[in-house]
Amino acid sequence: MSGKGLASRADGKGIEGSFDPGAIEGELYARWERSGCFAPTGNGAPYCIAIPPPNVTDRLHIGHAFQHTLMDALIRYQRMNGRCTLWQTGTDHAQIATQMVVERQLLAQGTTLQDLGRKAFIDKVWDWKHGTGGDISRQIRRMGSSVDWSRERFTMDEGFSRAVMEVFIRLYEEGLIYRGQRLVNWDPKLKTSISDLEVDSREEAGRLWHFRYPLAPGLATDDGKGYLVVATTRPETMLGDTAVAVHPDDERYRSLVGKDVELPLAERRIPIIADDYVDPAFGSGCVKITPAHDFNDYEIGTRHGLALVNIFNADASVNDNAPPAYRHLDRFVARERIVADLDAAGLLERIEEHTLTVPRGDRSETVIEPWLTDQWFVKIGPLAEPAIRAVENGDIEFVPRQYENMYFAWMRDIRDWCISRQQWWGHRIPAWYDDAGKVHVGRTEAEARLKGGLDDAVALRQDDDVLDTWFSSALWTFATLGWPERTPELERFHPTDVLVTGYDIIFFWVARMIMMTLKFTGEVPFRKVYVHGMVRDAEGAKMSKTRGNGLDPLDMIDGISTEGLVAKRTANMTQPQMAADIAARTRREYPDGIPPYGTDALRLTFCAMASQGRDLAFDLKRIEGYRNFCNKLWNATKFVLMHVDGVADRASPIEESPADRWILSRTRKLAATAHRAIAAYRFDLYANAVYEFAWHEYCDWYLELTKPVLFDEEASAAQVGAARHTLLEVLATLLRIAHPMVPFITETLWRRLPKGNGTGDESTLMRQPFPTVDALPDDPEAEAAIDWLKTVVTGIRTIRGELNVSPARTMDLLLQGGSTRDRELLATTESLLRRLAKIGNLNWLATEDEPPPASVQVVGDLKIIVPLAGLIDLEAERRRLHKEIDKLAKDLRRVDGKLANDGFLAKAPAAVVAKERDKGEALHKQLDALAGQLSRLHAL
RNA sequence: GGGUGUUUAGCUCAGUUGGGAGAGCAACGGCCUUACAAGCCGUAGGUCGCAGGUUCAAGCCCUGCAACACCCACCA
Repeated sequence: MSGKGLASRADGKGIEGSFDPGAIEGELYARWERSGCFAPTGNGAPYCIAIPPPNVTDRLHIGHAFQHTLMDALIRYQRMNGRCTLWQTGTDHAQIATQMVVERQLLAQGTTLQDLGRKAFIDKVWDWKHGTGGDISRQIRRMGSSVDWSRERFTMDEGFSRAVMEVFIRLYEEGLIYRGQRLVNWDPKLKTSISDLEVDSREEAGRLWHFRYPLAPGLATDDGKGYLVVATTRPETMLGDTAVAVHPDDERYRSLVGKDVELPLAERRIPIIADDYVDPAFGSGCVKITPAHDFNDYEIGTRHGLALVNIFNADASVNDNAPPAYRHLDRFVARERIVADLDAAGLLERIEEHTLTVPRGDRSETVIEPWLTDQWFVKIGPLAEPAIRAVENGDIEFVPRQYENMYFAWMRDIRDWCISRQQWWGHRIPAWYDDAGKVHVGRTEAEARLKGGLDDAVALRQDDDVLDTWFSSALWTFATLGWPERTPELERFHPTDVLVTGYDIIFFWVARMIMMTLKFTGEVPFRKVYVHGMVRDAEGAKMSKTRGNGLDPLDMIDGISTEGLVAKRTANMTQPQMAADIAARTRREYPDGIPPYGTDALRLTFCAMASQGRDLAFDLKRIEGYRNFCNKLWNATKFVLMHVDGVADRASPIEESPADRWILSRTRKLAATAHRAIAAYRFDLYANAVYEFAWHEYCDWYLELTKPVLFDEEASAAQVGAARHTLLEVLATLLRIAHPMVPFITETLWRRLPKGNGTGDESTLMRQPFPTVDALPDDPEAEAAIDWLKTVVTGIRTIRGELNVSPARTMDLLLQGGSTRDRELLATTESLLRRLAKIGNLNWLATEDEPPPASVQVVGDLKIIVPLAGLIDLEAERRRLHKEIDKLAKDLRRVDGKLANDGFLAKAPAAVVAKERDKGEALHKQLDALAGQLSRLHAL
């Protein structure tokens, strides 16, 4: 190393105490934000990530914290690499979720949506949004996320709304948005349609009711019965039945096809039809058909021209199409009544327990009703095709790859997207109706009139519906950058580089972004999709309010008392009966609450756990280890600053030791690993490499290796200077490499270091260059020397450990055998060896000399001999040797087995064979040495 | 019913093109050694889910099976 890395300005302030995250984080973030260093700067190649916009209703949860850590690591890394970096942030208006939140608040205040009226309600929502609704943005700051706050967007801000309207109009004009009457998923609680994706199918225990439907007079089945048996899980829908279906090949019923049954209770006559859909083996082989309330039956109804009888109101109470006895009853009340009435009429054959999949709304959790309504749809086929191609041809890559299969499977079987919602909060559909019910679409009412040739005298009424929230989120990457305007930002940062997201919204969001972005910009929205797993609790269970197993990232950062945690977990429970259990478990699991670990420790934990493509079980125990790591960095820096004071003189000559050269070469390997890991989105490997290097190479070995020099009064100024320079240079390099994961502590420590060793903006580590591999020396010779030293020192320590010799006690050391190379290596490392292993006298024994009673370790050809006199317990040493010999003998048997195998010799590559031979020889030598030693001990 | 993933030390997970099974935490033993007890030194622990196959050689490739997890799907 030359002296060039280090500077003349050493502030030499030093640091005290230990790592205290609370004392550094808040102030530091504020300083970063004020200084504007989150905004894109410079002429580097652009690098852009669009944040998955959290809902305005969200509070920062562990999933956000995880995701934001990964994004921030990527952003900070690329910023340090000199890229012109934009992390585009913002929030989503979260149509249904937000309306529910504000509606609940109104209810608590004793008023309702209807009382307020549409306009006043929307004003209320905006008020809420400007108040507590934006908390999530403030919380994101606590994670250290370096987003560009000056460009924060909202999916209902003015510009974004313009983009949404523009997209709607253009799709409508192309015929890709249409309005029509269809059977849709209807949420009777929210009284709105929802898309297929918003329906969760869950297995639930239910029943299968078998009813008798009497045949029309004069008819009978083959076996003489006057009725057909139909089975249903939903008795109430029978009021809307318009047929009974059998399989066309079913001999039992062939003669009845085309005839009628009497629909009980409704007192209607409905036909018996034949359709392939029916499975003759299931139940009686007869199926009741309710086209207005079942998706399959709707299809069958269409095929057979059946009437649709809608029997439900919007809240799923029975309507006036049903017999008077059932009108206005809730669907589940009606069910009971109908079963009872059929039973009374002798038409209930039997009831079976039955597990069925029940469709529930993902927001309301209520049972979804297929219901016939007028809705707006996106004709999705033409949009899906190019989106499939973009992934097929590699324009977009998923990491890990397997998620592409999931994407393809869904996209190739995609169905039209119902985008209208019967709600108030959201983007209102830009369509107007005249008195005749004719629809006029335009960006504004005026445009709609103009296009429809309507003058002001014609009354128009705007469509009441709003758009699915995902319709606007689909435009996120380009609308946030200014589309439909061709802004410089759009030119520069689109397509974005990578989308970091969970697999749970691949269909909701990722797929739709790809479709919409290709359609409107002709570009992909992002080149890569990094799909991360979901954060679960330590046992692998989903974190949920109901389970009371959630962990708030802010509580891990700031700490929380046991009772604070209990209060949090049991507040506002939907199932209050769980509260006692949750409180008890929380007190058991967190008897001392959660200590404040700080943001860096949390971030490092997330990085280390970000394995590919699977969920992660978040165990709080992990974070403690990474907090300790931060403290380790703190203390290492404290040590360095104690010694670099006055290093500043660049002109002084320095003389690097093998240890100095070794750690620099190892630093080069670290940089290489970091670059490679980040490029592959292997945050776990990146975190592990930094941890391993900092703790086990830099601290455990290098710092210790500098002490013999720093504390040696006879060491030359050049030697001491080299150690100081290297300590500092490697620390500065390490801080830069670690910074994207642990920004707060690295920045804090870096500020204390003497400056002048970077090429970036000296005021912040954020703008220092990320170390390049080429700037660091590759020094295999030094690595070999220190590896040798480590092996010898470890051998001696093992002897100490096994024989319980105090580390404080100085021991003598004899060496025997060994190659010329061993003698060279000893010569270069002897002073280090003496110090690290606490060696007194050190002598070579001639090969033929008989060693004294001793404990022996063998390294290659070299015997490390620690004379036993007065040190040990012979029996313990014999046991140790036996164990060692057994282990080596086992290895040797395997090697010999290979070498005795002709197939191996003939077919394995020469290098592999040679390696085995060398291994065998080494094992033989070691075994001989240990066996000799053992026999000598027995002779004592 | 179709599909994907997982199965490696007590726990959480690495293991790159097939070539001597690894880390962290937990456990055990010893240390307040001049940055750090949130620390230091050392030790122990695994028939790599099961059964076959390919290969000189399998944690890794192929086939089958099992368990678990998730995604999709119209069995009343």
